[in-house]
Amino acid sequence: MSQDLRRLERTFTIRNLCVEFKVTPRALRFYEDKGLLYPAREGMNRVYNHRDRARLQLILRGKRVGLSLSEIREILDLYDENDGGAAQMAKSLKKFRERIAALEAQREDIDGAIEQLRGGCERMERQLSEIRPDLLPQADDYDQVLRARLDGTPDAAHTA
Amino acid sequence: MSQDLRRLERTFTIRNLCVEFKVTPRALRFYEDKGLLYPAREGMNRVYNHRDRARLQLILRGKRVGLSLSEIREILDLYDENDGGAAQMAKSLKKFRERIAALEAQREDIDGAIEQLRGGCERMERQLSEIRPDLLPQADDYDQVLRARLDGTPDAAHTA
DNA sequence: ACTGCCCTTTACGTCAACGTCAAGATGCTC
DNA sequence: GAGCATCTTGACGTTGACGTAAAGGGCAGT
Repeated sequence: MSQDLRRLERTFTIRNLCVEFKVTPRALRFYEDKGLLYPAREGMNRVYNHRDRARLQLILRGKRVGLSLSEIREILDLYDENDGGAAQMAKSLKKFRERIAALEAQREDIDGAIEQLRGGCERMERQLSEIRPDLLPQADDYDQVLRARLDGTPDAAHTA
Repeated sequence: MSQDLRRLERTFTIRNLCVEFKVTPRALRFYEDKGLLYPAREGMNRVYNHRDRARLQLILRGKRVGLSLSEIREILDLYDENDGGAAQMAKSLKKFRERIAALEAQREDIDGAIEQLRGGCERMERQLSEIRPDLLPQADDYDQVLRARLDGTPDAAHTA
């Protein structure tokens, strides 16, 4: 048996995935309730395989880009159903394209927001460099931001 | 009196803004309740000026990129407070930069999601072109999407 | 003066996405 | 076999962002 097959056959407990993706068990069960996941059972306990893990990744990515769980479910379902005939697939294709258009619009929004914030930053930097240059954050602070983004903070958008 | 000044002095009723930005009066009052807007009054009625309108634009953009109202309020407050001393401004600057970093991360997520969807699209297109080329959407459909995006559907992300 | 229409405030309802117990099953280990 | 950890299924609570209904003020037209 090849390594690849063994990797594909590897399974995960609910805790495994919770730790890996930093979500609570409650969240995973909730996603299952809503039909976004359907792990196997071993006795009472849930057993997640690679496919389940991949779906979870898609769920979390979808959330980060602002999709609701029902929207995410739609998309996941489309991925699944695509063996069920050509008409179904054509429908999926259309939905995919709509999603792409929506995401591209959202990207533009983000770019706009970034630009706006950058403008504010520049104004403040100019002001500060005139009146209190000592308060201007130096390279240190940038490093800190970079470090935060690189290790352990994949989802900095939710300060809640 | 110049045209510019007159434009700046122009005011808006609640309905004006609701129609223009496709939100409900309830939403505007809610934002006011939460301290994101504070329009003038004329008798009982709210009167919005250009500054209020600009703030509303920022609010809606913030929402589209996934910020909560309280986060948006923080940012708006920072824009306002920046006369209150250099220390305050340095703090704002830091927050702005954090926001920018978060938005850039989100942008990467979106790019990833778009790529993923594009991949799915291509697979489906290949499949369809083999088995049912007649079902492949043509230029027509693209036009429809474009039209939808151009007039009257600035916010296609919220199918809710 | 009466009818509409739009404005106002107050207050309760709702929906999504979980959090938070509660109560019980299963399995390890000392 | 008693304790402990971890799993399970309910079921109710919570937060954010409004929706919606109730009760009334103000003004235009007839």
